[in-house]
Amino acid sequence: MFQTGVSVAPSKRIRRPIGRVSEPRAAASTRERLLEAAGHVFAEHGYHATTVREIVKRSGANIAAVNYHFGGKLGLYIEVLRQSVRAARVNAIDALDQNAPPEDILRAVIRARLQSVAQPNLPDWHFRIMVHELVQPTPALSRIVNEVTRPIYERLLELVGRIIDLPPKNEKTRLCVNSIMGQILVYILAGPVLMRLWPELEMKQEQVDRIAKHIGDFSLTYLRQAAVSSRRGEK
Amino acid sequence: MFQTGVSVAPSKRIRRPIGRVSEPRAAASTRERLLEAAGHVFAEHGYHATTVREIVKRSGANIAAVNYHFGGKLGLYIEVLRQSVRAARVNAIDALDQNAPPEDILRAVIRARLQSVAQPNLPDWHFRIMVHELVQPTPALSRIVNEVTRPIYERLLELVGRIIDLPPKNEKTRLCVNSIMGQILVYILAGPVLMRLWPELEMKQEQVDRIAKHIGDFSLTYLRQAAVSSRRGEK
DNA sequence: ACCAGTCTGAAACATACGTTTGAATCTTGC
DNA sequence: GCAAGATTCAAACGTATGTTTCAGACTGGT
Repeated sequence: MFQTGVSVAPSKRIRRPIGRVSEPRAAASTRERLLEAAGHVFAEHGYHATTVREIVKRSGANIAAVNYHFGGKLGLYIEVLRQSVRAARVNAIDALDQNAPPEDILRAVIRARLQSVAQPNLPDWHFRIMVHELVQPTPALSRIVNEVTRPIYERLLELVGRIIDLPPKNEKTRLCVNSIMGQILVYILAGPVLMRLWPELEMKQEQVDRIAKHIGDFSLTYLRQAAVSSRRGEK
Repeated sequence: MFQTGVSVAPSKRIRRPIGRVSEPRAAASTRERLLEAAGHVFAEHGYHATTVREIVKRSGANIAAVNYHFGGKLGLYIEVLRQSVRAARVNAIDALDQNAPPEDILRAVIRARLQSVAQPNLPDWHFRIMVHELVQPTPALSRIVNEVTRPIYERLLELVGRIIDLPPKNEKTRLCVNSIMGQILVYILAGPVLMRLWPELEMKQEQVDRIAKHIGDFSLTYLRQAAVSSRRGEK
């Protein structure tokens, strides 16, 4: 019997099963290898620049496998997202100590995001993918924004709002969050160019830590001053 | 007689003329319309996502014209770059008052870059194109980095170095420049996503000015403090 | 008026991509 | 052990893209 997977491309009739609610037995080897390879490639090149042939070559699977297991390139992409979002959510919850000072949390968030540049771990794929989505949106944009970007963004809004003593949706709060995110994004996006402009830059652990510290210092200098201003009742 | 244009793809034999040193007569209409249309499309979608059919449709030219005049898509791309770089250089030189206080110059640079988001003028194409190049490098990457990115980057290094009283190539100076550029890039790159996260955001002139002011404030708050530190002889 | 040389046009070409096909192979329950 | 279903495989398909072709239109000099 065919698996009753979650439909990914409802408008298109698909003869074969797609998606899988839970592994029925032990044999999910090809499927998992595809997800693993696809995560790497999608995170590195983005959706459009990635070819399914590259993914199947990397995973050692046959090219028809992606269609069989996921209904197509887009289905595989969405499944990669789903999985990495889930993985990221679990260790985002217990990693951040909500009782820590807001400034420490912010520094931790910055460092965590930068980490995903140096060592692209599985749970960090979704962030790199989201960043690619910024530049070239895919049909999955709405899903990604709502499931990946928005939670991060609103957590940052709330966090920064707490630091500068303003509501999360205040324009100044938003501008500050954009400034912080921008500083991180440039390292994730601008790899090839930044290397040429700054040849000594190597994303070793030690340097990543220095960059994270800089972004924290750079941002908090303004945020602290903004906190003083808004507590004085200005603007 | 065929024009003796600058060779763009030396490895490939091209039967027809490419490039053009100077317009021989008045009739450069198709060529110029192609450049105009290509500039818009490349700046908006980047090199890879742009199709030559979209360019020729927009310019009203025939699809063979791009190959005839520029030797191919890549040749057209490079020519767009050359032209916009030249245009940008002339009005960058006389626009910036070198005797103004460094802080004012920095604010002017930030505003100028942000402007190119709201109203993509011809001389600003190269900046948007460079930004796309960050994410998905093309064969023209080296040329672009050297001719477009590096001048901007090193001007910023020198400028920021002057503000914080450190050498341009100091690591701290570079980190600050990256922070400033990142804050700008996020608005240029993240259009579709940012709109969803912040629906009220509309890149009207007035809002662009507010954003530019924010980035200036945000950055200068740190830079001023860093200036004090380094004049004290710290790190 | 002619003609070499320049430019334009519609159509075809070659390639790379995502996708589909149908047979072959492997797994599993009985 | 076997049959039915699940999975894999090589090959082909349809489409979109950049490129090329070549015939024709245009242009300026004589």
